[in-house]
Amino acid sequence: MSLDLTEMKNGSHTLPPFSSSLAALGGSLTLTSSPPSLPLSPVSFPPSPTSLSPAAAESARSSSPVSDLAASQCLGQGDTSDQDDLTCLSWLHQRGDLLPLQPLTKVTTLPQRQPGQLPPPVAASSKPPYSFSSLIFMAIEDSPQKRLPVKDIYGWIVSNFPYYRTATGGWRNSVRHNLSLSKSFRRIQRDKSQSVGKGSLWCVCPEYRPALLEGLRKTHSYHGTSSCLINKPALLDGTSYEVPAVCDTVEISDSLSHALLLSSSSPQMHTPFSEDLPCPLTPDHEELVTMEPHEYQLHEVSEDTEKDPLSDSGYIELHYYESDQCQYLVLPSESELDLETVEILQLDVEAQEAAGSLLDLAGGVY
DNA sequence: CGCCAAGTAAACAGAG
DNA sequence: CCTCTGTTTACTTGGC
Repeated sequence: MSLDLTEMKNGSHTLPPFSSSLAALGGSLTLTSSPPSLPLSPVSFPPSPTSLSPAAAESARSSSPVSDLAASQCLGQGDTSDQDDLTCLSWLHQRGDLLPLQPLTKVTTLPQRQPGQLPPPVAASSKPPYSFSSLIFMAIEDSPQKRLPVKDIYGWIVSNFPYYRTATGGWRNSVRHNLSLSKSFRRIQRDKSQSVGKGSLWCVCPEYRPALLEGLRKTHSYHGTSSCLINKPALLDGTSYEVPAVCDTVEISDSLSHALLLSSSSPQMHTPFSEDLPCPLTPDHEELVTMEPHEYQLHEVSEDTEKDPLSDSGYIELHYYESDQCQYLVLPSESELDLETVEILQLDVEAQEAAGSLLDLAGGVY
């Protein structure tokens, strides 16, 4: 069975398939074979390689979708000397293509676009939902030494949140203001012997780290749940979208018959399997759509999309597809997941990722 | 309506 | 002297 993804701007565009398995047993969710590097965010388009920090860009170039390093670091395997902290955020490096977690662009009225006009840049230029405290926290946690000068905090934010690339300089004032005012951050004198540049280093106060993590998680959850999956007003107006003629093909396994359209950056974009949908799809919204197997040409399943072996043992297999246009989360047909469950699955994964995948171990944070 | 957190702007001083 | 850094104050906004 194949899945045609539409409106790829060029035929060589590839949609890297990712697979994530979630253990949905006993009411709790635990990441299993999938490292936190898996881009399961419903709200982010990966920044372009040029927008990544050098470390993140290198990571994006070199790391496979399943990074053993990231998995071992954040899932408590292998060397844990530097990763045994409950708030391991080192995956930020490994998953440089995931952060920043941009907010969903919530569009209730669709912008008009002239034929041939490129879709406007969305998400990337929208303001991140994170507070400055969260941004600073992420920046510091993403540093090897867990301490950064303010200049590098600026740099991290700019590298990971394109919004701030073009924003006026006031946000830097806000960052400094936040560093000074917030009890969550502590100033450390640089080692004079090897001091380069001015200013101090800033680190996270350990006692405030749980609060920062919680703030991060709340922000993430809020912006996930706020995007209703169904019954959006925009869906009720009968709007439908043409099927673009230019398609790329994504091959998926026969067991997958549902796809969650996580987001779309193009106003004209819609899922390629929308023709027989009970309701029209709306770009920039999350939708659960049903794929009709008979609608699609059969293709040999590629190696990349092989079914996760764990899926035969009670795990829920999720496949993730993304392009610069849209993101899909493809669900197994036998999973009997409803929209709410899907959303919970996503949020749970995201929350765990945002908290270093280890909140479960922190003692009933959930 | 008040409180609080967060964001923004601005002024100022000190260091490099 | 300039820029950057750090602190402080004041004001606005939005959520609860």
